Amino acid sequence: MNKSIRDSAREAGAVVNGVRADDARALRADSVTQLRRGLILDAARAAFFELGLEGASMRAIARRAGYSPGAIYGYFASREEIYAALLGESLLRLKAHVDGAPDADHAADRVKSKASAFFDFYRQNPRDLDLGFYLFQGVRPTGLTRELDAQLNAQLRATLQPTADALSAFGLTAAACEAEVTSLFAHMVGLLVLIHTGRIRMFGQHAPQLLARHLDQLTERLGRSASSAAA
Amino acid sequence: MNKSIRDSAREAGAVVNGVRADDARALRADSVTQLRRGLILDAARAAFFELGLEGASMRAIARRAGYSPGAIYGYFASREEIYAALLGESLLRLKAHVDGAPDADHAADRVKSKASAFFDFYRQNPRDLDLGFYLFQGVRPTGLTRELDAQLNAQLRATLQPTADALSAFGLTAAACEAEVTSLFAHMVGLLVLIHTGRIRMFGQHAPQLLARHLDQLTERLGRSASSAAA
Amino acid sequence: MNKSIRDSAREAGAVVNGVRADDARALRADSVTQLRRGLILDAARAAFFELGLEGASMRAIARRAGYSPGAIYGYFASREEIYAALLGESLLRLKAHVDGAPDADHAADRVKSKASAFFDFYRQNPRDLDLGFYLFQGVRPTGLTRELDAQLNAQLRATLQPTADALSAFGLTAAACEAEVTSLFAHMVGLLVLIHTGRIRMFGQHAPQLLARHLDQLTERLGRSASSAAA
Amino acid sequence: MNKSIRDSAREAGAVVNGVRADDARALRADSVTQLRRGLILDAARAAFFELGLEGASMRAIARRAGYSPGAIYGYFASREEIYAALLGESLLRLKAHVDGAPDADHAADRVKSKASAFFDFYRQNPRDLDLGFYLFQGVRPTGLTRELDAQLNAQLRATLQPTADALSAFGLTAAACEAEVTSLFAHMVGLLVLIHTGRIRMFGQHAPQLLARHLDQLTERLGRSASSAAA
DNA sequence: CATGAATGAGAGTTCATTCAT
DNA sequence: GATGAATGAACTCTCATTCAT
Repeated sequence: MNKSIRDSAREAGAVVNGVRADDARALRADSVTQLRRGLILDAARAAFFELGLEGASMRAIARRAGYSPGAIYGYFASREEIYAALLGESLLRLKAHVDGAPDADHAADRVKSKASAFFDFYRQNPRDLDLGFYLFQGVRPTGLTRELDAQLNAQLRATLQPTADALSAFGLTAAACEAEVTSLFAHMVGLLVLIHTGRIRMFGQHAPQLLARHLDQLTERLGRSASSAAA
Repeated sequence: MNKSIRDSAREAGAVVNGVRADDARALRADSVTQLRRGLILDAARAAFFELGLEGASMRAIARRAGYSPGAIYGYFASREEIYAALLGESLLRLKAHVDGAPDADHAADRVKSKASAFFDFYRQNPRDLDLGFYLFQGVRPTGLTRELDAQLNAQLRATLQPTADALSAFGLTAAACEAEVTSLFAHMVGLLVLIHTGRIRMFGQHAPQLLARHLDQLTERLGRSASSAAA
Repeated sequence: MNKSIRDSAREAGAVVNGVRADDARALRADSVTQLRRGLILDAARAAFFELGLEGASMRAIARRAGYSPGAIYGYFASREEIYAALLGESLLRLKAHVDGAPDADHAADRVKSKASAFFDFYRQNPRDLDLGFYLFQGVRPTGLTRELDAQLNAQLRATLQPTADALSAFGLTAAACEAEVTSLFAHMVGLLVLIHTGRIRMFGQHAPQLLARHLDQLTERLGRSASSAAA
Repeated sequence: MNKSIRDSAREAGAVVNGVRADDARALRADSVTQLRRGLILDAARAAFFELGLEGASMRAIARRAGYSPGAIYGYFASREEIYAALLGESLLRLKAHVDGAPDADHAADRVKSKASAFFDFYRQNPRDLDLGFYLFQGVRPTGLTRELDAQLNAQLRATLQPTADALSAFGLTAAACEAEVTSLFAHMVGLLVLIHTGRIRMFGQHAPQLLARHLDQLTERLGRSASSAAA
């Protein structure tokens, strides 16, 4: 995949023989390209963190990456594509974080573990939250391509799956489970927004505590429902 | 039409009548200025509703106000300041909307009434939500003055007071009450974000239903706590 | 018409009284604006003559006009619009030139007079020919708006009307007359292209002489047809 | 596919057989280079047909040729030079087309046959017309070298020779013949411009018909002159 | 007070051409 | 010879803000 974005329609080179020097070179070039894409993404992240989404222009990104503005287009077709890549990668890290949260035996503990992991990721990485909001920000008519949007949505949904699975252990129907996970997701998003905007201070509250309380109440309620259903 | 509005505004300042000529002039000048600020804000709101936050340029606002671009700066120091004023006015309308919600007898109904009013205002006026997010959005290099920020915060808090009052009727301590209102506020914000960004569709859920459910659970829980405390 | 291109939606100022200072100011401002438009067009023409159509960038035009690039957009909405204005004005001069050609008594002389006037205008003003070709150059998908194109077409056609009128004096049907004027137009265009590109030298010919010969043959033929039709 | 073409082209140079090794190598290198130039020209023509003159970037040409952008510069010094080569080749095809037109017995028919062949080539291959105009177009800052220009002129003139020969059969002097062929050439160029730019529609005329009429009149007139000269 | 022309910086993007590998 | 990453200048166009009038 060392093909530049612009010249990607080229055919693969002819196979020669033996250890295939061509392949080796292609692989090396490939990895170099990937490395540079990574460096540009790092620069983009840095620019975005320093300057905000609006301020992080292609020029700013290029400068930070040590490139001329035009050079970036060899790696990413547009500014949007850079942000999509950044977000995709962010969601990957989020997923890893959630997957890494302990898989407690009891359903209640598992819900708390997984939901808190989701929450904590964004609480501890506020820039990733910015990134996550990028796609949402305002009414965005000219956004990403439809497929890319769908893919990012799917990635986001996947990070909530462990929580959904834990919830379903309470014996919920699929529909009820979806309602609960949506509601919980909304709750966490709201808390994150309050943290992010500093508005939580306005209430003199501590967000993690509020989430913990919310999760307690949620699991308690579900526990009650489950036992009454069993009766 | 715009011109005639401006002209009649000017006429309004023509009435002369008072104790000290200086004060009268100052007052008159003040009120005329306030009136014109108001007209500009109307224009800004219209522009912003039509064109969105990015699209509502100073030119667009000035055109709608019947002013030249430069004239605006006699009333507002910057684009940012206009938006802050708009937000203040938006919060005023929000407050009116919440205050207008029926004051049910039962605490549970009152919580539902007031909280739903808050929620519905933003659900039905997504542009006001945009406005609300605008100043909080991400990393803001050039923000508002500290006082302005505090004032807007206070206004926001005031719109939640009726809900807080209703909650306190369940016999909560002040601290518990604050925690509940914060939690509820976060929940609503989260749902609004999901609506606003279209992400709620991703879960196939209906936001008002989710809120109703949340309010049911909340009031039920508080009711349970209240009766057990009474016992 | 002192309204800038961008803010042209403004209403007219309120009428006051007497000689109407507002109107006077508006008129003066108007004429200043027209003057500046003219200066920009001059600069555009100069840029275009020096650098060719591709090379005459907005920057180049602005520099020559003594403006910053952005300032031009207060007078013309786009690069295309500048060229359209340039072409429109060129066609106006062409029309004046053709209309000013003597109105000979005999049809043959009138054809020669009017057609030669058309031809000579472009022969002596090769830059105007460039301009005329601008709209035609290559396959231009993104060109002028449809209305503008139609208007310029009409202007062009109007410059050929005197020739068409003279031709019709030979007793031609409307259809025959249109065929003759088209054919003659094509002939002149062809000769102009040969002059313009220097290709006429390749044949060692003198274009005005060739046109004169062509007109002689044309009028002679039409004269023969007319007399044989009369017999 | 492009690759394999290139590879087989390389193989073609593998045959070694000759008197002096140096010469053989030089010749071989030469022919291989010519072959590759041809392949690049094919790609350039394809790009240009698909994308137009503006759209056919070096990247697009290189991609179609199976080369990297930089490699092209080993065969052509600039984009301009590619287009010059393309034009030369286009003129070759034009010549073949004209030469292939039937050699009628009567002079009048031969004129019509050869002239129509010229005209039809460009009518049916509008991109070749674009190419033809490209180098002549307006004020050209960076033009061709003098020799190249002369060579292309000669090629163009050669395509008109059959028509000139047919005209001379009417008993014209060399000078008269040259005047007639120039005039006819101009006429056809004019018609082609009108077709090409869609301006012919403005007159509601059909170009081939106009040309046929023009040729009828031309040959009739020459026939008349010839017979009167014979008398 | 109001005008509106003008600035100046900046946006995203394209591309012929170069040159180290 | 060929690569293709990179340059650097260019493109059109937008906009908040300033300032002479």
